[in-house]
Amino acid sequence: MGRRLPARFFKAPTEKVARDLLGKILCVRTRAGVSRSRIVETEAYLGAKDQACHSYRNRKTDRNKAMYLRGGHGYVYFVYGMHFCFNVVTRDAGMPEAVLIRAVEPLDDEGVEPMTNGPGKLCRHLRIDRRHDGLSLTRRDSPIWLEEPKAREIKKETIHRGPRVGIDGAPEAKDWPLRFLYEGNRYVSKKPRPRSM
DNA sequence: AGTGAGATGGCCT
DNA sequence: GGCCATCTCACTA
Repeated sequence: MGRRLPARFFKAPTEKVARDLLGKILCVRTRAGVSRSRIVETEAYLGAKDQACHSYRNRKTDRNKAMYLRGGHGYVYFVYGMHFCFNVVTRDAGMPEAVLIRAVEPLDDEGVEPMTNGPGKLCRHLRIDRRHDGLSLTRRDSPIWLEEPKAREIKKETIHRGPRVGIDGAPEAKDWPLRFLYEGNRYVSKKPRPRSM
């Protein structure tokens, strides 16, 4: 097993956590065993001041209350009637900021067509759903946690930073460069699907 | 390549 | 009632 990320990691400023999560290993335990995948795309959501964030102006509802937990918890919500999105809560309790995990590269399944290149698709593939909302990611017995990569899982890739996806309804925040990804990585979201031959 | 709509349901004012 | 931190397919050209 790699070394688990400690609670301290998630308390840092959210933009830093979003960038530093690139290359870290997302681990999910199911009946079948533990699946490990490498994070290749994230977005930061900055709480009260961020119009695109569910906790804009400190809004707190039953849906988003997990965002108010201490950094190192999971926040999972349901969108568009059919998809779940997985986020990592950051900062201290009462500061409702989080990082959306948008894409991962499976380490168990190498060479398989990308099925984890988008926030909804990766939740479906990894079987993440509302049962995981509010879960601690740092407790020993948690079914989801994060690890440092092992030596052979470390790759040198270029980080691209740009505006977030799908938030046109938030004009004042839509251009904030809070999306981080590995440039050219084949598991990053929103790539054109394979051309016919 | 770019645009648009449908699926589908819970959340929020 | 309208809006969504999505995804896929059909259509234009």
